[in-house]
Amino acid sequence: MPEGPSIIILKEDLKPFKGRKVTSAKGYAKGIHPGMFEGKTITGFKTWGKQLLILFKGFAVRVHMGLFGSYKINSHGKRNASLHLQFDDDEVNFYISNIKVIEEPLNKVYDWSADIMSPKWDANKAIEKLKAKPKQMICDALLDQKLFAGSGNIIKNESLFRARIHPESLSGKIPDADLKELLKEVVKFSHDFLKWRKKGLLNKHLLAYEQRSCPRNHIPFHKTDTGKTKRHSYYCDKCQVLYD
DNA sequence: TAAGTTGTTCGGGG
DNA sequence: CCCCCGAACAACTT
Repeated sequence: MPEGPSIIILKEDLKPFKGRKVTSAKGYAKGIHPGMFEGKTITGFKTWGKQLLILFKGFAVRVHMGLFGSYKINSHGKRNASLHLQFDDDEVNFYISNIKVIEEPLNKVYDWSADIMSPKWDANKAIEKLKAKPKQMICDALLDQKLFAGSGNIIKNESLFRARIHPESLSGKIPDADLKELLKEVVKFSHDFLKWRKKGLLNKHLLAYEQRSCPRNHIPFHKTDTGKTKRHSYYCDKCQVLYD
């Protein structure tokens, strides 16, 4: 479930729970005592990248679903949840999720301008961060949450393809104009991802991720684990330029 | 059936 | 002390 746009959908799905009181809570997530949520009222929700933040008075609960996480609202699976929140007759369940209580002010913890889905996203700051690590491969940078909070392997592949940049290009060697174009594509694709995903049409719109061949040149994509992150990159030699 | 996966943290070794 | 890399984690689909 977990790239940034999916977490926005989760936040929207949870809207009806704003103002509601947790009547009971349980879950096997490490480092939390679900009992502390009982009797507390949800004051709202936020997201940062791939993290959902459930807001209570005085603290927030961070939910991160990792690679295999999922959630169910007003239904539950067979297995125990990492975190289960009961609200009278309603319930919310997070599975295989990393749960953490945050007591510090969120503005201290999160750089909202790094979140690709946030209205506060700041492309200029991202450029600065990219320039600070000129030898980093762009495929790694696109998975670095400090640079592109919310970006995952789908957004990485799709935005590189759309911007015609080879995943193994080094940040410092990519011309400024192309870098700007890439950042535009990251944000544009991520918002399209959200729109398409809501309609269940995301897969139809993927041009590179898990695709066999380049839709521009009709030649097979390379499917290679790239960079330090060693995650699958799908790319076309012919239209994606390697800057190294 | 075994492999593959929209992710991140931890800890050991160099 | 820092960097790098592999292991660990968790469950579902193909």
